[in-house]
Amino acid sequence: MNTIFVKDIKDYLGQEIHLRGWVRNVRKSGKLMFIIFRDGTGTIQTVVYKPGIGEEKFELSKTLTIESSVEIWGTPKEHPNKPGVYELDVTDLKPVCISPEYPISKKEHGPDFLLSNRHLWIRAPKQWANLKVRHTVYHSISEYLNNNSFTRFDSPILTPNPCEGSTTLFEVEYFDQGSAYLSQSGQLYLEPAIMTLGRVYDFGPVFRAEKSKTRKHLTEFWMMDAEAAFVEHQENMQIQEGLIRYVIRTVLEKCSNELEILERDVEQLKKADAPFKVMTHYEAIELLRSKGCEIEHGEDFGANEEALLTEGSDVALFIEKWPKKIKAFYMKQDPENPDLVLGSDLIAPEGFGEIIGGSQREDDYDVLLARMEEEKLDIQTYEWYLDMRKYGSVPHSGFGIGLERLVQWMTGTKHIREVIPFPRMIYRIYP
RNA sequence: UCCGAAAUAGCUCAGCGGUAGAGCGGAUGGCUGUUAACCAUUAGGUCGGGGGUUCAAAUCCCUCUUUCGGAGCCA
Repeated sequence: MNTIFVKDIKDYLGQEIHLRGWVRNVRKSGKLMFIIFRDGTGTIQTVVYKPGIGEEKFELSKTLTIESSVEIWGTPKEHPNKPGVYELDVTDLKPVCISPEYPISKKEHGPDFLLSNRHLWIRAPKQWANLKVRHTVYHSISEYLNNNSFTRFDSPILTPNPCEGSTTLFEVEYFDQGSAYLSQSGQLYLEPAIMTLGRVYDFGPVFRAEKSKTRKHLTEFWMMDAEAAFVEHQENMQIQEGLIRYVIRTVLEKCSNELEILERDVEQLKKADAPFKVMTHYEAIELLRSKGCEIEHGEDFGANEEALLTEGSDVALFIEKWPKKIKAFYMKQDPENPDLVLGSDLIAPEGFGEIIGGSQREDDYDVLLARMEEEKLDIQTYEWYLDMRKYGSVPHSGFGIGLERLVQWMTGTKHIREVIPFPRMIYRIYP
């Protein structure tokens, strides 16, 4: 007798097998009963027939409730009316734990209730699919970078100083050394790393204490930062495009079932695997003004404007060469225009917004120091960072991907809280 | 932090001055092919907290709390 997973069921047609998992739903019809069974790898309809299984076992099967755990023995076969769909004729079953009334019913629920029951909600089909796609995105990013000579290098989460002066940080007591901060980006720590490993990336949780209340923000989210020595602005964008298109292809290839459950428009995703568009910040403002936006040169984009920029486009769009004033201090000055920096944001199509921020980094000691003084940063705490411009400085670039934003795009999920296992938001830390 | 909306059964909601309702979920019964199965019966409520107006408040007013949607900031 083989104990198998639902995903492998088609290899065992006509043989008796053993499954372990949970009851998604039960439908009773006199001497016949249908148990919708799932085990983490997939879902299958199982059929319990009273004359076949006997009075005693049939009564036992009637004790099963929604989300009870159970072991099932039976023979897989094709669905009588649906070619290509499989079901299981049950020969025996053993309840593991009978659930009392399950809080999440088959009808609709509100977001507050679902989030309070996130520990149970993750069993729902769409949530299951989101988590599977998340895993695939995570894995394919690592795979692409590993195949392109990047080495994983883990940045610290507790940091003595903010990475970027702008955002609000979570502060924690650090023994008798005053305050430490939860990292909002591992990027600055990757710059020393490239001087030993050449090309590196980190992947981990980052924290923003901003009181953001939108469907694109979490206070704790996962970010992948990559950094590469001797890579300049243009090549930086090429790496990003190669990476994102690899992720799209991998998700399409490995998650077709999940995308179907999510009702994702797969054709739209297929079209996104084509050369990305590039536009300077100046050109983007011109475009927005031509579309009727009241926006001035030198300004940053709002959520509406981001969506307008990719309106009608199937592929993602790089906005490059940003005004120095609205970007971080470490970005390299454009040699052709000292008011601009060689930074790029990647904006996903279909209104999913910014998913990558990247730039060539300033590698000249004096220029960087002047820029930091201009921003009134505490030079002492950044001394180690400035050292990188003293000891064998090289041109280098990097970028950071918000994992959840990318998963949101791949899955077509409206709200970011559904693509992370336990979302942390301004008004929610439970469960 | 700002603007807007909401809070009624376990869940989703209706009721908007005059005896608290439906669907789903639960319980019980029926049905051999169901696919948020269906049919019948049934249990289940200090109408978010506090205060006020009124003969009478879930309903009108004030206040507090909580949540949702959006903005800003960003990934």
